[in-house]
Amino acid sequence: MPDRGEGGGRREPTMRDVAALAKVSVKTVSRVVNDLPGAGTEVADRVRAAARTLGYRPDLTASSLRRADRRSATIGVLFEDLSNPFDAALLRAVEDRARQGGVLVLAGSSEDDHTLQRELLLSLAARRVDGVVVMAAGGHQDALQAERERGTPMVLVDRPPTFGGTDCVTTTNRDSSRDAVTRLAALGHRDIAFLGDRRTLWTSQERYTGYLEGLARTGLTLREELVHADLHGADLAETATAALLGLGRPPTALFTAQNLITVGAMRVLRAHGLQHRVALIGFDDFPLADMLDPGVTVVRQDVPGLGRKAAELVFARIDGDTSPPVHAVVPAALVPRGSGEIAPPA
Amino acid sequence: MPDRGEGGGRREPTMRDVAALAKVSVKTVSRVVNDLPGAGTEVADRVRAAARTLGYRPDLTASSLRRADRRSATIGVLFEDLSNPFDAALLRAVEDRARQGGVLVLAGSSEDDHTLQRELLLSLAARRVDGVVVMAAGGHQDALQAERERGTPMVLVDRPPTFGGTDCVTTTNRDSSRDAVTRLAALGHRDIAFLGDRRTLWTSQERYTGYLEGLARTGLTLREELVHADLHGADLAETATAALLGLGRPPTALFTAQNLITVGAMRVLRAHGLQHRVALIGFDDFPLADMLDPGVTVVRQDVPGLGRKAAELVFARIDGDTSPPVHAVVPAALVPRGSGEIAPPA
DNA sequence: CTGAAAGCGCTAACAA
DNA sequence: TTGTTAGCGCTTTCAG
Repeated sequence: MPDRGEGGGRREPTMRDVAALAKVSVKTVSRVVNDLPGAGTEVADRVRAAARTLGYRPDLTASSLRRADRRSATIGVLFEDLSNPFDAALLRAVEDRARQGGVLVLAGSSEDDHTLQRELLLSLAARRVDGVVVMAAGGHQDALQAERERGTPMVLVDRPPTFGGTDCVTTTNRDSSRDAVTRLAALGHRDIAFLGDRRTLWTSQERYTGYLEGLARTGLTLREELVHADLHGADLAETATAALLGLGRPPTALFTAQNLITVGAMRVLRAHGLQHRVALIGFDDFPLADMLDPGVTVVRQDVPGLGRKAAELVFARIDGDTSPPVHAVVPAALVPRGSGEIAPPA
Repeated sequence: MPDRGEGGGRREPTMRDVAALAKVSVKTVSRVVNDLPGAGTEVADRVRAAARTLGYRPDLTASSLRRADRRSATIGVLFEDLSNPFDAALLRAVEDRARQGGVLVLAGSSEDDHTLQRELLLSLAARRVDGVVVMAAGGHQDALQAERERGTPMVLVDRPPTFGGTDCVTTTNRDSSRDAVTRLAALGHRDIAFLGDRRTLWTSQERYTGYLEGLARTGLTLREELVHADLHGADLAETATAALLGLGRPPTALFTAQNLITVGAMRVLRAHGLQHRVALIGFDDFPLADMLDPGVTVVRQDVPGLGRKAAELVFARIDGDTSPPVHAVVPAALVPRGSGEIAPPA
């Protein structure tokens, strides 16, 4: 690499350069490049040749600036943490759908933090994305609402909006939780603990409500000391599980309402040698859940389904769909693997 | 949402609108918005007020089009599969570093496919990204080389370029593999199998070479029938493992050179009830590897470290660093958890 | 300290 | 079928 190393002076060739070389007007080049009608077969070839020799590549940002629709062919995706398997799978599903339309994805992690989410949203807006798919941070959604009210096509995923006029896609949090608890009760469990994530998260609330419904349906009484909420991260989940096991009348079954919590609880059960004696059902599947001993029974969300649906909705809105906002619900399914099928001690 | 639903007619306010309202020139608005010197305190306040009342937001694409540096404050990331935990963690690390500079990330999955990788690269180029971080698809790298030679700042991660003049960041594939095999040999294993990913991948080749070095160092002879390559996906890994176990003289230890392969092999060992009798060391850590029985001994890459380094390099190049290209190597570490510490049968 | 004119690369709207 | 003029929203250059 002698001389022309680090991209020093070279300038990207423009339509003008191509036009000059092909001895036509810029507009003609534009026509050929976008294969629009009015393309003289002869001239078109000349233009294409010129473009090739110069290494011309269209500038989408410039074209989008001038075009009538002003589309950037780019959408924004704002999830909590792109390194979380759930978020990653969701991103992938959205990306796949986007690619079909030649759309690229600007991705960011909001860390479940308002301020950060707002800043990222502004960053996306500054780049004039055509729409956004968002996992709303817990608490208020002022920034999301403001953005939406400016007209930005928006789909919330995993958690619904607290404001109107916006599409969203969620799973059957409440019903699946209720079914899980009902299932444990049917095995004879009467002391079923609940371990949940931050209360500010809608999904946590729903899953807790489902837990209560499950108890109510099966005639069980709520024991407050069996409920632990605000367990963000595996560490807190472990502490809570240990506390539960230390009770005078410990639970014989656990319902863990998020995948990191499930893992934390499982870890503690194993440490106490109780993994085959205390039943466990978790919300959210996770890799290798089937390889543990016992296999971990979980409520599995249809993550690709969620992502696909969210993408479809946002692209429909971008394409001008003005039908009333929808709340799509993608069903989750219980996957029995052993841990949820443990009966209580006689 | 009565009337102003779907963002129907409203136009984003521009600098001109702000200028008109504040009764100043567009240039003055530009100065205030970018807080450049020459901002009259009085006038600045008027401008800011006008901007707020109109809900003005700068258009980065327009500004970047005109500005001298032509930066889009956006980089591209092209990995194999964004839903793979390794890729996801890498993306997150790059994203974190990018955010510090107000840079956003356009992310895509290349599926380890040349054509797709080339198309995505062109898509990124059309949006005039400032640089790219790429996990090169196996085989030739023509598209990457072409892009690089146009001057696009580029860093390859996980796999090095087959062409010159380009930075890259990889891990200690060969050395760590050699150490893993050496470790198994030290326990007394003489029949150590190798299960590897696609041969076209540089990492596969390196890890295989490390395996050979390990054998050579410890005076073991290579048994060809213990080597299985081109195992892409867990299914192929399972078939290969089953085949190995069916040999007249089966291996007493396995070295699995990629995380999906490790999981597949582990699955088959369990199915045969051999997980405590056949030793196993895998390359790449994976979630819950410590919770399996036995815990899975792995070579763990420093994924955040790889991502951080890659991001640092690409931003340095974007900022004009013209020092010679570097190949940064981030060390991996062996994490003993049990499966790699199983001795051969007496 | 402020502004007018020009133009980034491209496309819309109209001619020729 | 082709070209000309204007201008997307912003920054540059240069003049007040």
